[in-house]
Amino acid sequence: MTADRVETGDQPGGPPPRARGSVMRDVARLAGVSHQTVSRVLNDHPNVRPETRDRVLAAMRALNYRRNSAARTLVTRKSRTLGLIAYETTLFGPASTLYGLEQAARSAGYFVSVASVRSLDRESVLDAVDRLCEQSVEGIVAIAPQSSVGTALAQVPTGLAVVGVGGGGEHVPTVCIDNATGAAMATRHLLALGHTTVQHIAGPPDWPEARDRIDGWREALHSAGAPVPAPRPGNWSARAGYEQGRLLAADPTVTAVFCGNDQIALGALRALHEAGRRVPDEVSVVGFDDVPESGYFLPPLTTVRQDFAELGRRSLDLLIEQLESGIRTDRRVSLTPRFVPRASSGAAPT
Amino acid sequence: MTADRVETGDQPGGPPPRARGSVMRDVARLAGVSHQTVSRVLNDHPNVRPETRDRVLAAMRALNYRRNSAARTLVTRKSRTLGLIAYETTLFGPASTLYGLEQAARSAGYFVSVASVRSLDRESVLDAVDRLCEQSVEGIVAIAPQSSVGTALAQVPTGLAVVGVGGGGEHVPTVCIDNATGAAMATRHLLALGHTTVQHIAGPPDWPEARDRIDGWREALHSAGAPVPAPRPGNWSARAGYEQGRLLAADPTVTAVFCGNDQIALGALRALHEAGRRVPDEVSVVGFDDVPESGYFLPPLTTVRQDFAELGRRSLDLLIEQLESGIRTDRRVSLTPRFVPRASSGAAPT
DNA sequence: CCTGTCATGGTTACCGTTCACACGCGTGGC
DNA sequence: GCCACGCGTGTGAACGGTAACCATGACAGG
Repeated sequence: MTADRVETGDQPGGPPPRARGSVMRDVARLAGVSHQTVSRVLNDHPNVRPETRDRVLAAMRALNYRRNSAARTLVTRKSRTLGLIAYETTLFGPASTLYGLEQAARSAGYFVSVASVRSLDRESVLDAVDRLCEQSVEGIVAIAPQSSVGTALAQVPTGLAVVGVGGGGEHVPTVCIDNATGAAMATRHLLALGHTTVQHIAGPPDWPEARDRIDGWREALHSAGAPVPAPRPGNWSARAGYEQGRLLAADPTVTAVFCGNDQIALGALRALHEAGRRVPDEVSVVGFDDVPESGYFLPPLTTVRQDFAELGRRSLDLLIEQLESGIRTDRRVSLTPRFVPRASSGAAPT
Repeated sequence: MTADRVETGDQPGGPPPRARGSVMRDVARLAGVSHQTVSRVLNDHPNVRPETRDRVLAAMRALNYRRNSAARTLVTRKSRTLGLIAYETTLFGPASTLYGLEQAARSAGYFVSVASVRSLDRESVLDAVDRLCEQSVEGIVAIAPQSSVGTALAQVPTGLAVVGVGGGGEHVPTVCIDNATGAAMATRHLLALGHTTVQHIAGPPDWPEARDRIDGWREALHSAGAPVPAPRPGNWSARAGYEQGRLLAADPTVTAVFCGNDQIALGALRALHEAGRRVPDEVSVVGFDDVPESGYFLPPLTTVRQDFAELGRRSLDLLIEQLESGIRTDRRVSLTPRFVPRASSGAAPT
């Protein structure tokens, strides 16, 4: 009955949309085999005669069969779906990571289901985890690298693989950029240009990334014997960079500023410009991230590049590693960022 | 057997992670009812005595039961999952739309599964559709507003709701920003400032958004009786803005530039700056999008704001409307953008 | 007292896969 | 000639829900 719904018309006017609702039995009937054989073909089992396989494949094509993943999930208890907890995905970094992850997941044969959270309190995160669990995801990647998330994630049902992206969790496998090293690169670059010290406008204090960058900056200053000013508190926005930048611009001893990210740097750049302090002649500015626009700031921004897409790919690797081994590691993968010199940093004024 | 896996320990050291694997039967057994009654409670059916309902709820809590959505999907043939075809999600616009959509979907009780595509050729889009179909999504939202996508989407299986976001498709319900109006706003603003005409650095020609903005710009010039120069071809990047900006900067008659988006404007700003043409004194620049950083460009960018999150929400509305009515509309929802004047535009030089 | 209706809850079939197992058949070793 | 074995294939039972249908008891109306 259902089988004759074939009619994948080659008639003009465009083929009709593929028919919903052909199932294994239909394919089996058309190919003259049992549903089990169809299943075998589908799952690349050995012990199917090539000729039979071809017949089945032809039938599948004719009926435009696609397998019902719900049924499959039900019996195998594997959904081939990954959950993604996303925070602030409108930012370039998280958005890119999401992209990298999805691409990687796709080629590994996984689907990705997202749950964005509006805030990172325990409540929201646990709620997101719940939603994902209900879809019986096999693993969860959290692009939400706040410390609080780490602890929330540790609570996730056993048998569920978890990976954090970014500075995050204590007891959760994590993949992150080596923020401290990146920050140190930027700082050393500025010191090498003759600046006696480097100011830092930091990201939000509850982001481990921000803290690690502070650490790297501080350490670089310290080991060069340079004075260590207090880091300026901020968040990831241009506005924060602007506000802190105004304060820094008013201080004539300031000649070098390392910013927690490129947006902050943009704000700082504007503040310096408004205060009449030329960049890089009077003040050098370095950012972090290397967003696509930073090469077009005024002046083009010296920064530290993170490979966000790679971050996504690696987090998938880590997840799959757990899925396959069945054990929850607490490995930490760290990616080294790359320093990108441009025009916003220069020799210290004499 | 399974029921005594309760032990959702209140013991110190943190409760053990919720137990996987309690199913309806377990709950039913514990509550002393049949699994059907549990189902009724779960689905808010009437005709369950309050006392029974409470017993069931208590049992569910005790066992930390969560229903298996695969089983549910299998029998109801409704997955409560939406598919999202995403393109260039690292850009601010698409990323924000994704966010808006996900939030809306969540509160409407839907899950969101994403399929990002690397390119928008028919092949890739159809492949993404396939992947989503396999997950038996109930509807698809395509944040991938190229013309080609529209036609590909029209091919989607019947019985599957589809919505395009952005300029896109012919025969597909669409929600978009009124790009022509936005472009006209920007253009009229510049004309009102006394500029004799307005140049336009456009987005990629295969994006309907870009075309609509060209149309709006052209129409505004035309109806004001201003000369209509050829639009400069570009893409959405700062680089394109920079390259076209250099050409424009070399032409002393150019006093006003309307850019296809804020990134382009950023590039143009830099090109003008390098050429020594002051903004806004000598040349006015207007962007489109109002990305969070544009208020911190040098100078702060006059632009046109799109409410991307609203775009996401509306596309969900449209999808749900189709899902509930069961008919595929080809309604087109158009959102009016908002003009945001800042410092990059000013009176024409005399 | 019989019947109809309503509230409540149980029975059972079914959704579309996969898995465990059985089956028939050719082949090779003894 | 018998048995074991591998190959290719079919059969039936899960998986965990929901929906349609049935059973029971209480209660009202005739």
